Parts: sequence; C-alpha cells; structure tokens
Amino acid sequence: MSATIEDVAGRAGVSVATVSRALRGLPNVAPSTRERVTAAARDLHYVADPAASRLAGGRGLSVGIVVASLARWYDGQLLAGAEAELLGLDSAAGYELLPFSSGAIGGLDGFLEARPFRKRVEGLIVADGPLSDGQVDRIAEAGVALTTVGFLHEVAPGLTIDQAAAATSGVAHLRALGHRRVAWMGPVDHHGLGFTPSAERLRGYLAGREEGGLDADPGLVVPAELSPRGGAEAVRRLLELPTPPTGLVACSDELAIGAMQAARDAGFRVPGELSIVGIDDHDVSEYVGLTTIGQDVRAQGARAVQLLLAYLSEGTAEVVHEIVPTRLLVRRTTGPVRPGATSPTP
Amino acid sequence: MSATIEDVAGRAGVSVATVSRALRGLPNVAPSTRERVTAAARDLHYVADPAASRLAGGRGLSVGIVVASLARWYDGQLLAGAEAELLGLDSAAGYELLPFSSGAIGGLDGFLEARPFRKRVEGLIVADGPLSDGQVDRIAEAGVALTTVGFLHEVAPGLTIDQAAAATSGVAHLRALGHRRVAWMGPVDHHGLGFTPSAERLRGYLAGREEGGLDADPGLVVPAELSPRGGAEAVRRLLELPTPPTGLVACSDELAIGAMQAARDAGFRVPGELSIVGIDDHDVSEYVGLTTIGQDVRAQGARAVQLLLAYLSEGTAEVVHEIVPTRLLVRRTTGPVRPGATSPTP
DNA sequence: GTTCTGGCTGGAAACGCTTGCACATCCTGC
DNA sequence: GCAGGATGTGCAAGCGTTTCCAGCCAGAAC
Repeated sequence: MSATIEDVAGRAGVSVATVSRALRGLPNVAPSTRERVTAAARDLHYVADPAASRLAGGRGLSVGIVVASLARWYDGQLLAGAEAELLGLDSAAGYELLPFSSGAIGGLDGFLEARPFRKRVEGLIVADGPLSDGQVDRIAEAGVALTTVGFLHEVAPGLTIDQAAAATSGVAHLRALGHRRVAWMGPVDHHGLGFTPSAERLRGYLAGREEGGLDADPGLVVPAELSPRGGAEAVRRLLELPTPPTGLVACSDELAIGAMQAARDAGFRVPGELSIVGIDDHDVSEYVGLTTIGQDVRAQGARAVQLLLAYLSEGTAEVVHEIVPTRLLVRRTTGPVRPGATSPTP
Repeated sequence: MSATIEDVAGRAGVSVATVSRALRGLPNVAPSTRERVTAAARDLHYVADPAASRLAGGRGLSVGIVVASLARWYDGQLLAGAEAELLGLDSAAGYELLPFSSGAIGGLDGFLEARPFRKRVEGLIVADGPLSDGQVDRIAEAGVALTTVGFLHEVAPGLTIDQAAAATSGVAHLRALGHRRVAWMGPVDHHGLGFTPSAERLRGYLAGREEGGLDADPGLVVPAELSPRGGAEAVRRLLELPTPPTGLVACSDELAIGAMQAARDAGFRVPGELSIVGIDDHDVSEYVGLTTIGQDVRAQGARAVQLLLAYLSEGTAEVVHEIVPTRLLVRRTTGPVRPGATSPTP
C-alpha cells in the first residue's frame, strides 16, 4: 500500500540500514548517498511507520497529558501550550501528544489503575489533583517519566502557582477594600483532607481570613461544583444567609462568572453589594470585567513539556520544582465595601 | 523490563499464539485455558505493546481529530465528546485519540502537506474549515478514513449544523423585534470565497438581511478575529458608524461576549440600544445572559466518532451526511428596537 | 609496496506481537 | 468401529524498523 523503507532502499540503490541512517540524520553517511536517499524518499512519499520505529528502536517521543476534562478552559490552555512546545522542537517530527481525561475514565484513581499509558508514552504530564506516593510509584513502575502541573510531588519535576497564596491574595484584596465578611465557594473534598489545587485554595482563603481577622462564620464556605452553574447555585445560598457576605472569592473564574450573574439576578449589585474575585483569568474574564487572580496556563503547559523532556534526556538529574507567579487583576467586580453595609439591603 | 507475551505464555504454560487469542477474546480458546492465561497476565501486570500489535496486526483504533486550536471552547467540546464516545466502546481498550491543531502547524494546508497522521491513525475527524477535493484525496491516499464536522464534503461522512441557517435565524430574531439595521462580525475569508463555517454564517446573515429587506449597508459587516478581543474591537468600529446598528449578529459567542462588554463600556445599553445575538451557546453564555443560536458540540464530537467507526467497519457503505439542529436561546441581550431608535443617542 | 586507520555500507538479528496453517483430540452419527 | 467435523493448540512466518557487527575501500603513514 504505502511505501516502506525497502522501497526507498531499492530506489536509491542502497540497503535499508543506510536509508534508516540517512533519513534520521545520523553521521557516517556520505553526503551524496544521503542526498540520493532523501530524493528517493521524497519521490515515494515515504514516512517511517511509527509503530515499527518504536518497536525496533524503543524511541519515540510521545507524551500523555492527564487533565480533568478536555472541555474545561484550563485544560484546553494546558494542552495548547504543551502542543506548541512539542511542535517547536528541533526533532519536531514524530512527536505525539495524547490527552487522557481522568473525568471520562474512573477519575485519577481509575486512570492509574488501568494505566492506559503503559508502553505507549515516554512521559506523562499530570495536571489533575495530587498524586499519592503509591500512584507515583505506579507510574514509575510503568517506566514513564512524570511531570506535574498545578501541584508538586517530591520525586517528580513539576510546576504550579502557589494555589493557597492565590486565594489568600484574593482575600487580601477584599480586605483592603474594607470587607470584613468574605465568603468562599469551591469544591470540597469529601475524601478527607486532600491536597488538590482546590483544597489548597480553600486553605489559602481560610488563612487569609484568619490573618486579616475577618469573620470566621463557617457558613461563609459553600461547596460548589467547578462550573458557572455551580457558582450560580452556590451564590444563591450565600445570599440567603441572615447576614450575607459583602465579598466573595471563588475557586475559579467559571464559578465567579456564574455567581456574578446569579447575584445580579437576585437583586444584588456587583460590586455595590457584593464584590467578587475569581482565580485563573479565564479568556472571557476580561470581557465580563471580573477581578481575578490570573495565571498563565498556556505557558505552564509549555514549561511542563520542557521539564519533562529535560528530565527524560538528563536521566537522573535533580528534580526541578517551580512556582510560577500569579497576579491580581483588578477589574469591575470588586469595590470598596459600602459604609455600614455589613448587612446589605436585599 | 516489562512483561512480554512470552512471559505470560511461559507462566500459563501455553504458546504465545494462545495467549494472544485468549487475551483478545477470540473464539477457539478453551475456557479453562483462557482463565489460566488471564490469571497469568494479571499476575504479571501484562499489557500488550501497542506498537507491536499494530505492526503485526495492522489493527489499532486510533483516530486523529483536527481542530483549529486546542484552546478554543468549541474544540474542547468536540474533543470531549469524541473521547467519551471512544471510551464507551465495547472494545474500549486500545483506543487512542490524538488531537492535531491546525493552528499550531501551518494551518489546514500545512497540516495536509506534512500529513503527520500517516501510518498513525485509522481515521481522521476534521473539524476545521472546508476540505478541497485535492485535500480529501491526499487523506484518502494515506489510507485513512475521513469524517467531517461543521461542514460537509461529498465523498466523506460528516455532520454539521446548517451554518448559514443559524446566522439567518439570528437575523430573523432581531427583525422580529423590529430591528432594521443589523450588523455582522466575524472572520472574513481573504483567500477568495471559502466555504468555512464562518463564511457560511456570513452568507446566512446576508441572506437573512436581504430576505427581510433590512438595511444593506456594506459597512455593517466588520471583520473580526474569533475571540472576545476581536469582538470588542469590531463592535467599536460599528458604534463609530454615523448611523450605528441597533442589532448585531456575531459569528461566535466569544465574539459576542467581547462585543457586549465593549459596547457597554462605550456607553451603549445592551439590549436597550444594541441587541446582540451570538452563535454556539458557549458554556458561559447562559451566565452572561447572551441570546444565541445554540448547538450541541459535544454531541457532535460523539456522533462524528460513530460515523467514522461505522464507515471504517462497513467499508464501502454509503456516505452519511447529517444536519443537526440548532435552537434559538433568547436571553437578555436582545430586545425590541426602541421606537425611532435607528440612530441611538451616543 | 605494505600496513593501518577511519569513513561508509550491508547483512542480519532483534523488537513483541498477530495470524495462516497444520496438527492433535474429541465428539458426532452412521 | 470408523470417517468426518468441530474444537483447541502450537509453529513459524511475517510486520517495518533500528542497530550491532563485520567488511570494504580509500588514503595516510611507514
């Protein structure tokens, strides 16, 4: 059907071994020979069969990337960043990025149980939730290199924002505006105290609240699923409180956007009666005027690929951990607390 | 390093051929044998090397999916839908979804020139722009099955919304509200008259405008890049017109969201002085109150996989083309034109 | 004119799996 | 009892590469 290396060898009048060397740019091939082989390959529209290459050589640069859901903004950014980096490589050919969404399989646990990445990728970028030591071991056993994004693990290279600090700075921003009653919405970890990015953010919120001596009403923390819908539902519960908050930090921008609209629908002015801060700087956040703690997710995707590749080539090099910066983007959903407005007019 | 089929064969006391058959559920394997093999494989944590399987058997179920950019909402939805469908398969094991973003390579042309999918996937889902006959041929030559999403090609199965009709219905909605001066924003095809989804939508807008006898001022069509930023920039140009439009149909929701905010910033009330309709029903659209022509992108991703698989297995079956429905979602960015407000107060 | 390098090249053995084919066995039904 | 299917299993030939190893040939050094 399609040309094989033997066809090329025949046409160029050399052996398959030489074709292999010539085409991959290995040394010890006479320039004239290389040229002849290249021409033959071009004429025949030859490309090496990746399966065969991989079987024979062990080589192959394919990296898997584990995200929660391909449909989420964050995960799309990460993929795009990783892909761009992979394409920019010198040996651009033969790269392969395969996404796994843990949500579609049985969560991260299910994924690591089934390990569909075995014998398939050289490296794995995990951007979903924390990894237990056991899980890291399972990945290592499979012989694949690991890099994490959004959280760190002692034995694997990785990068993340300081999740807790991001949330804390959201609280601090509101406090500086005079808010004393600042709420939180986000996923709550039912399986004990996890170290997911969301849990870290919640910790950061709690720390900021305490540090600033703000209201510590437990009712100010409401669980919410990470979507605009989740934000809308959660904010309604907050606003029904006997004394509603005047400030809100949401675990993600999607949440904040949903909350923002629902609060307005409920008759609360934003930021007049409720100031809202998100985290992430989603694409549309700028355009809905959402104040947020921004991070550059795409750059993190690219950087993760770099770390993975470095780790892969340098072998036992030291484990690199990076904390990437976030920045407060003040837009139009936060403002000074209205004098004496601890209990806003409903 | 990792267990091979021979290890399993040894442990189970059978030949590798039997292991292969037993593990893949082929007939003609005694139940007791199959059980023994399965146990051995489990003990050894054996998984077949996909590269070797592929080389030997030719089989493998990997599908490539070509989108414009992994970071876009639309493309994320499509991927998620396709992945879910692939995972739901009976022979769920061994599937593989590899995304290619044409934006990151040299556009769709560059992608089809390089054809990184050769000898790598059984099928390709193309969701970016139209495909010329020549391009379809190139894909066919490579021996990969093709399915299209968002547009159709005569010789390949595919599905899409009626792009033009979607835009037309946006115009019709505004007309019904009394608008006579309805603008359009979206990408314009510089390479002659393409048949990209965007170009189709523009055609639909023009048709709707004509059909309704609306203002045909050419200045009402402004080019915009498909992002919130693009929408913001484009709407500013529209509002600077001597006679600004009272209605606007945007080629996508991202565009509409950007436009919405920028219009408000410019002092125009939405929908008081400018009514806006988007297309797609982006995740956040509901929460920013955007009126839009909605489509279920995730379902399309899933359906595309079904079509591809059917085509792959039935071989020369007839080419299936499907038009999937859209629906007008009236929210809070459209309203009746204000009496005598063809020229709104700036 | 030898011998010795070193650059090029080809032969052939993997790599780990699938599958066509042949070969035992064990039932059927006569 | 015996031909003739089923049924279950093993052997070995690939699949298209890469890579080890050996061999060839030119030119350099003696």
